Amino acid sequence: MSTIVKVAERAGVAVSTVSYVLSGKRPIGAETRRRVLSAIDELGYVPNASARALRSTRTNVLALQGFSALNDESIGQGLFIFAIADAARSRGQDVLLVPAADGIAELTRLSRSSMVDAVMLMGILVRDRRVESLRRLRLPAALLGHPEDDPGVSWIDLDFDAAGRLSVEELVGMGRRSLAYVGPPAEVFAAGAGYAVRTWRGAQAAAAAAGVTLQAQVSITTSALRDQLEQIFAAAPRTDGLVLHFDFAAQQVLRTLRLMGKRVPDDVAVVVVGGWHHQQTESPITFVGSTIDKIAGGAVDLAIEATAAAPPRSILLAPEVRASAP
Amino acid sequence: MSTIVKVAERAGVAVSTVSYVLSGKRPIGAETRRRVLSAIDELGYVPNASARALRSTRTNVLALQGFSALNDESIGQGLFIFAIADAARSRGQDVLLVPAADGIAELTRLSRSSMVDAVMLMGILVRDRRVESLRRLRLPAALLGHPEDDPGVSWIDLDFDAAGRLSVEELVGMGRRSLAYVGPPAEVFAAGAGYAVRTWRGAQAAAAAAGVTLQAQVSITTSALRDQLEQIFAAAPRTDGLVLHFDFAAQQVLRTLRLMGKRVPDDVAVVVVGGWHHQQTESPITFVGSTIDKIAGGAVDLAIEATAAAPPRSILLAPEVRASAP
DNA sequence: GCGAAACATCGAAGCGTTTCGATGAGGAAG
DNA sequence: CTTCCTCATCGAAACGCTTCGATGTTTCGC
Repeated sequence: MSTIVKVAERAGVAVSTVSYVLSGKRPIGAETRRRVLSAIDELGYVPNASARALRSTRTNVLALQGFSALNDESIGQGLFIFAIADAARSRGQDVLLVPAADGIAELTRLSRSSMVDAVMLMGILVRDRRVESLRRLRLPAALLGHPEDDPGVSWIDLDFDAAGRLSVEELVGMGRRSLAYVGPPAEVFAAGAGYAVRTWRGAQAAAAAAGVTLQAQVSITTSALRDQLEQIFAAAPRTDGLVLHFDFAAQQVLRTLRLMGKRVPDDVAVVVVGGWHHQQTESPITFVGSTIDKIAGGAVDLAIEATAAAPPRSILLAPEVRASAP
Repeated sequence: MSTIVKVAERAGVAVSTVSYVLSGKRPIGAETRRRVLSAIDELGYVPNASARALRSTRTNVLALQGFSALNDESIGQGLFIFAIADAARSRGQDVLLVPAADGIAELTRLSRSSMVDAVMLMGILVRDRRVESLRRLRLPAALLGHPEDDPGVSWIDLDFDAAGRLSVEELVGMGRRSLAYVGPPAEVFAAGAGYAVRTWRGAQAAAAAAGVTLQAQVSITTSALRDQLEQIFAAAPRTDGLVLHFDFAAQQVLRTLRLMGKRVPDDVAVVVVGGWHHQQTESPITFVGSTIDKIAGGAVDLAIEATAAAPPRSILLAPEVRASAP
């Protein structure tokens, strides 16, 4: 491994000069810069991250804690994790992965030992004990999602309440009056995941306001999807609109509905609400929410801010509507 | 942040004594140890990871590169990533996440800057350019999966060839003579992913040896699963055995088969081959392969070994059979 | 009761950076 | 032709730890 000393020797300059060439914090003569850069190049020099972090008290690493592996959820999680890793890289940060099972203890260790500059938490619950600890321990942090009370920590979240409302309003706008709601697995509701609770709440409110029927929410279970959909139509045969939380189930629902002889969107219109991954090109489904990339980018920005001891800030993303193909 | 100096002062000992208490590399008197430990406790001291890494040239961090986000694959990937993170933690290592899109360049940066001690790569192709670079650059590494030629780098992999054979043999053992194969998405084959190619090869070989029919492999596409299964039975109505690569599709396939009026395993026996996640308790399906945790643990062990400049070593896991519930 | 070995602890060097104050060379101003 | 700046570069300290050799103190064998 070559060090800054070797680079300096080779370029015939002082060590500090090399450092300034790299950081640009002081003016350097053109010829000197050239010599230093080519020495760096010839030696394949890469600055030692530990030395740098030790001296500058910044590691440019962010910790990311996943949510506890509720089975069906790890699916969507993978998409988020990579979106966050990409967003971090594009901002010069690296991401250290922390399993959720470790709670706040691991995050504390990482922060206190200066392995990471800040931490990011996914899958925030309406009442989340981790958040309180986070503030008490004064860990620089950003949340993906937000608890009910002001967390005293930066967070970013899709406005799921609005998204829930909007999804119903979309269906109503299409002339649908008899709606049903398919939400995340029951455990997710039971745990109190914000996105689940708020979306359902929003949908209910909008249905009441518009005076349309909204059948009680059914928790999705991939393996029993068909039964669940049957059940919905058994309870209300005239159901002509379906709100579906989470896009990864969208294709399955679509297929199952077709198997049941329902045309989408003619017989039943489907609105998917939440964070979506890819640009859905041709689809009979309407999406209400935001892209995963936007949420991920915001989260990383907040985490970086927190690093600089900035006051907590929150971002509530207004849901967008991506209409179904005609 | 408290440092080792503060701890030493508080305990009334030399800095080096504190260090030795922590590392246990030299004998320390009982009373001294007690004082040091309580000073550490009172101050909430956590050693600075950068300083430690700088001095000892070990970071206890491993890089993990995911595979390029072939859509359907990110699903299984999440499970693997967390399994690896857990395995790493239980061995005192942390995991830095690297998106696959960055190729080998990011891994090189991380290794050369001493941010990580070793790198782990997932989703190795039969001919994988990354592997060659890895060896040329002499990066300590472990692969999850293995290329065709000796990579000159440690790797761990399920013996997918054997697993493919075994899955057919299981079906044959159940008296099935007309088999079909459902494999990973076509892109995965096209890219040359080892697990896809080898499993199919093994299954073919076993079918030939046993003299049973094995219908050409169908690449799974979650959104068109029903069509694909229909197609299989259209081509060979007597099909009575199905080999399915990947467990995350298992429930869907099961459900779809039932929708089609097939009883499992009476009409059609299903064998799932690959790495599985949870202990499948009551299931009409037979699993052939290995648990994700075993693969993850082995990979981390190999990466740690590589850290110590150990000669490359490979682990080919013999597939296990978890028979279907009677 | 003396020398040697074992034990417990200390002090200081060094890991590879960043950053601050100092220094020398030119150039502008008087 | 001095004096004062500015600009480019240098030298050294410091970040927090680990580790090696040195030092003082017991303990043991004979």
